[in-house]
Amino acid sequence: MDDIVVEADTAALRSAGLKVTRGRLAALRLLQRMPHSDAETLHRHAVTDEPTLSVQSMHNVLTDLTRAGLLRRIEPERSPAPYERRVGDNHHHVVCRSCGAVADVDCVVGHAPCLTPSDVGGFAIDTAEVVFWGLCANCR
Amino acid sequence: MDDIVVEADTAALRSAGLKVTRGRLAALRLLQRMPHSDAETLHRHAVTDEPTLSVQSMHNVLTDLTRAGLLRRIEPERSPAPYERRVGDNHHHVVCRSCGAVADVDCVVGHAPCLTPSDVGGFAIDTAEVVFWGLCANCR
DNA sequence: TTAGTTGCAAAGGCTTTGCACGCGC
DNA sequence: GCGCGTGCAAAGCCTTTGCAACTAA
Repeated sequence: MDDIVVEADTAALRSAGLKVTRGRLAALRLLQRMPHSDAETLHRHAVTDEPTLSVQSMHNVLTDLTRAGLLRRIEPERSPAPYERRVGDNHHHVVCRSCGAVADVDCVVGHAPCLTPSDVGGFAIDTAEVVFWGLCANCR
Repeated sequence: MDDIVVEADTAALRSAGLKVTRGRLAALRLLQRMPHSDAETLHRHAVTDEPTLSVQSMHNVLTDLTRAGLLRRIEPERSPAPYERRVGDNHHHVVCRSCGAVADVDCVVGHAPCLTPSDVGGFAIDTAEVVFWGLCANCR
């Protein structure tokens, strides 16, 4: 039963052109049970089965799997946080993947058609934030 | 003319219950000209007028002004980045401001009515990411 | 064999913290 | 004068980098 999962993960790694290693299987397996986990948490749980796996290797594994499209990193990559003066209006942002440039997007959520759920899964939502990712004019 | 701006910034600080200091005025003034700047950039420009201002103080200033609602921090606050296995479907996330818990939001952007602009301000957009902020059931 | 991964150690980059001094009010 | 802000130094935290040893194919 677990074997089936391992098989599937193995196949996924293979078809992504990645070698099948214990660390990668561990990461995939753990993210099955704990769907929103960070590198350190995953490492902490992984060492039970893979005592030699280091935190840095876990970062490595996660970066590789993300690059291969098997995982998704929820928060944007680490970089200095920009600040702005425009507050109070719900405009949003488009960020360049290549150079990090930020621009405002006004039009998108004037009336927020799909961004108004006030209660989802027990959460009391107060704000919705939209970030568009792409390439700026210079980097295209 | 510049005096008018300074007056307005002064008033804004006062009405937020914050003391009016040179560092805070500098941050507000610079963000007028450079609307999406990070702490280090702002500091680099600020030292021209305020040679004694340190990077750490600039962080301090920005944190205070953000907490007071005078500024907005565009990227989420520094914390370990969670990973997940769900890729390929455009679901989104709701994050608890208090404990950092993350949950999936499926329904929101099935057809992505407002999230489809493919060209905004010269950017070639490939993905749109929605993050809802609020309080989870436990933290309410 | 050999190209791709891991382990380990160290550094990097942005941000926060602690505490004494100084300035706004 | 009182209390909030600042300056400075240091640490914190997550992540990346470099290189030798290893292992999947």
